Amino acid sequence: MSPDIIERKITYSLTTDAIPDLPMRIPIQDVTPETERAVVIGWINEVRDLGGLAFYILRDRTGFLQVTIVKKKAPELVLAAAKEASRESVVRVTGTIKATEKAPGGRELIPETFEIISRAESPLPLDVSEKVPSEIDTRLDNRYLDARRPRVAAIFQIRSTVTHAINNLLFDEGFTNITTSKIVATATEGGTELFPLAYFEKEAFLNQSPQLYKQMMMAAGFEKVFEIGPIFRAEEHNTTRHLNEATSIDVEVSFADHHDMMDLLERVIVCAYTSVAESCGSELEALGIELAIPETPFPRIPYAEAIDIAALSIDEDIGYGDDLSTAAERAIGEEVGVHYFITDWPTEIKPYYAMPYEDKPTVCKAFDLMHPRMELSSGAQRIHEHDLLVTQIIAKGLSPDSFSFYLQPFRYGMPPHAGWGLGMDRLIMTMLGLQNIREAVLFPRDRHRVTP
RNA sequence: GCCCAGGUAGUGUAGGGGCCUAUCAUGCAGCCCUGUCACGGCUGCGACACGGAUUCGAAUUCCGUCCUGGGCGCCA
Repeated sequence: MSPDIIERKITYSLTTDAIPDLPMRIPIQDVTPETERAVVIGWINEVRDLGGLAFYILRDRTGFLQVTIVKKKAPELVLAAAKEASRESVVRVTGTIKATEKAPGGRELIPETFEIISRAESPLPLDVSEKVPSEIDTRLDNRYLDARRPRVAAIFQIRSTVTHAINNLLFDEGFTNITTSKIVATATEGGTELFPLAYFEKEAFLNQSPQLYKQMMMAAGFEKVFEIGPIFRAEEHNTTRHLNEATSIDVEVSFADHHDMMDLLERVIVCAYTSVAESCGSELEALGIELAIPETPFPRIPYAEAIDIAALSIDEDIGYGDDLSTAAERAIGEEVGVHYFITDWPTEIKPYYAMPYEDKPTVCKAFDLMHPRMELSSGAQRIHEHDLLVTQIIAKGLSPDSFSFYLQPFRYGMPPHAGWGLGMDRLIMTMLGLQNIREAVLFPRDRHRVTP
């Protein structure tokens, strides 16, 4: 390479007239000891300057590469640029690859050009190289830096893989993907608090669940639908497993019952784990996780038995008809030790749309999917008969009037159907053993955080 | 919402009435260093959340405010 070209490479920036000259960039993982020459663009992860010899560790999303500068031999412009380059600056380095046992990955880059594309200010808001840890709050305030860490990036790569795999599975099984509105008028589905919002002259809310819309699509004859999207809950909870904005994987299927839906849920969970085990080897390694794929079928424990299991190991009184406390959930989880279902819930503690057993209406065809650490999903066969649904809404102390848009489809040919909602964030959290659900979400929304 | 813990350089921390002109690490700046991989060595830079009170004296005790983490509750 002529000195003239070296000079241009060092001085030009990424303007349009420079791009035609941009040599082909190589992802770092593709740089092997056999590579002869390489153009690499990445962030400076760290610098080790030994005096006559300096090592610049470059990082891109595919890995790390050591750039070795022998100061007596390196071009002056390389030395000048390298000296100016702060940690976490984006740089482009061109040079020859030398195979050497002494460098990480068995190869190093001897630079001929070294240019700073975007210089990082100093000090950094957090230490990307993780020599010094950062608290979750600092990390979330600076998520773009936090996510440069391979361990953090791995979580979101895995999450993306899970999304892809579940989409594929559901499409393969003949599902139709739907997108429903997150802005709704119904204030009282009962239960959770909703976020109110100003919708012109009307009152509106952020939707807590696509439940009612999924069911309406059963009336529309779509038979098998799914949606992966945000849900919003205005609860003031302050825990490591709750968010005010979560991602829900929702499905609804016509002519299916709760058993069919538990079977589907098992397939989805196994598919998620399998896809990660098969295609996220390096990410799992970065996280130090050996992923065990859950075995099916998952135990299906009737509610009445579940509270007995809980009562064995905790002090508090659990009466039939009580919801499971955190301690009870944990006690059952420890006893069972694997994913499991709690089935046959008391009708009174499940939503109005859960179908009661014909021969025993105090119990309904609802189920929860539990990971030993926490609830992941709940579902049910739904009521498809209009009058029974109205009865149940009234029994829950709700007003059928505010559900008219939802109830009307039940009068014009509603097929029997069942479905569930699965918490994506908790799925990732439990799969990877994360201690805080915020680790599984890029920009979490909790009781206090609305930015970034 | 209730309860507990906490807020000290950019980051993570030590210190809980005078030993504080505040510890250590990392970072940053300078100098030395040709095989580092948490490189090493020397020098320097940089902080007690805010307001009030108690006290001869407050980072330290008390009150209030703001902020944060966690547990529980809540989560059709």
